[in-house]
Order: sequence, then C-alpha cells, then structure tokens
Amino acid sequence: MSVLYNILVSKEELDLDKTLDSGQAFRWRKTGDYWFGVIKDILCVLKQHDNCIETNVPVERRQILIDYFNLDMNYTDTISKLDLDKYALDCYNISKGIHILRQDYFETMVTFLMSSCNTMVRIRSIVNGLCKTYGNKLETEFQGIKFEGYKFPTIDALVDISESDFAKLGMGYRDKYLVSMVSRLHSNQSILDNLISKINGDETDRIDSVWVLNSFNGVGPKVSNCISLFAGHHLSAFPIDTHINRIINREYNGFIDLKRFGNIAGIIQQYMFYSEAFKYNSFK
DNA sequence: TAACAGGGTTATC
DNA sequence: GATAACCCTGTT
Repeated sequence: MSVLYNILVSKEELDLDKTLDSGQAFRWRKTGDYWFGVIKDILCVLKQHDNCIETNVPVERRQILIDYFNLDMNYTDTISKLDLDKYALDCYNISKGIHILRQDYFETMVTFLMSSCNTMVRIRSIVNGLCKTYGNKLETEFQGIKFEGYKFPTIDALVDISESDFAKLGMGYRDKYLVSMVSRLHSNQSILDNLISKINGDETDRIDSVWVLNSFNGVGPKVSNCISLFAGHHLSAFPIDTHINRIINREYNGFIDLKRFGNIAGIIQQYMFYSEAFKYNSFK
C-alpha cells in the first residue's frame, strides 16, 4: 500500500519541467509524469499537478524539498514588486515557474566545473557517469513504478581517482581540474565548510564565496557565479555565459544595469537563460 | 570532409 | 585586453 504525500504549491509558482530542465541541475530525469532525482540521501520522486506535487518524500523529511526547491520564497510576489523592462518581462512570462535550487555544494562545484565550453547533453553524460561509477545506488518504488538513481560521490570516493580514469567518462581537459579540486578539498576540509557556512548569506558572503571559488583551477568568473547562485543561493549572483552575453549585446546595447533587478538578479538571469536557450533548443 | 561551437578558463603576449 | 589552446562530440 502506498501513502500519498503532497506539497501544496501551484504549477505557476513552481514548474518542475522548467526548473529541473533549465540548466541549473543536470541529474534529474523524467519517465512519464514522474521526475526523479537524488537530494542528499533520498531518491525523490515527484509528480506535478496544477495545485500540488505528489512525492514519495515523507512528511517528516519534507523540509528537504522545501529547502531544495526554495519553497520558502514566493517568486510570483517577489517578481511583481520589480519594475522590469519589456525584455526581462518577456523572459519572465516564458520562464515563470522556475525556482533557483539549493543544490549540494560539492556536487554543484563539480558539475559546473564540467560545464565549461560543453553541451548540456555531454555535461549530463559526464555527471551521470561519475555518479554511476563512484556513487552509491538508491532504489525506490512509488505508485507501482520502480526508480533507481545514484548519490553524488563523496570527496573521499573521488580523491584517489586518476585523471585517466576521469577521462574515460568523457571529461576531456577537465579531468585534471577535477583531480586538483578534489585533492584540495580533501586535504583542507575547512575550505568547503567555509563555503557552506555562507549559504543563504549576504552580499559579503557572495563576494567572499566567488573569490574562494575562483582560486580553484578551472573555475573562473562564470562558473564561480553559477556555484554561488545554485549552491550558495546567493540570488544576486549573475553568471554571464555565451547566451547571457548575447542577450546583453542584443537587448541592452552591451551594458546591463543589474540594480534594476533588486537583489535577485540571479533569478532574472535564469529566466533570460531559459528563454534564450529555449529559442536555440540548447537543452537537447 | 572540414569547420564550428557548446552554460569557459588559462597562459601568454 | 586580445588570442590560442584545451578534450571531445554533435551539427552544419
């Protein structure tokens, strides 16, 4: 017998299809109407309805989903208080329902380390290969359907892996970046502890985090801002990638004033990215 | 077949 | 600040 658990949130406020396929997370998969993926040690299954989300995550662990999907914030209300220009408003209307996730810090560091000059499909392939090879398997059954997934590998599980073994997963030149990152995090635990302590922090925490992240080999301004936004939940972080750069040149004559987006420029960035990538069909 | 670009970064000049 | 190189894969 299966017990149903529901999260009361409208599809307009949190759209799983858009959020989980908007380029901020690379590990979620969908079969039929079911999204499934691993958060912490739980293989989560989610089914979207107009006014709620059905899930296998029990009530006593519900806070994990609330944190992960940033359900402690109402995006519809927040955006309505901004005075957006026409282009940003268009992007919002296309992207409405996207939330910024609070992803695992180490996982986000690694996945976005893999993202440089790479395609969505290949990033997913690399990350999934990494989890399948070095992470623990999880299985669950929900509404009569079996699901399986893998926990993201721990630092300890990756610390002795060689560049050539990482290369087998298709990382290309990023293999040595990963060896370097894992080695440094393993030998100095306080670096990650310090970054994690700044999650949900203020402007100073955001700037400090980006500074530390940039000191990793293979992590530059774009990737560090992605990590700051998608793991650190610093909503003012504004990663500028090729899509955003094209938008700034085409729609804003080469200069974008982030102050118009209050302290949530990162959310607007994700709306713009999703709209633009959607146009170019970058998610395939 | 060859050239190009994909959620960039680095080293070098 | 500009430029080439970096790994590899799918597309034109």
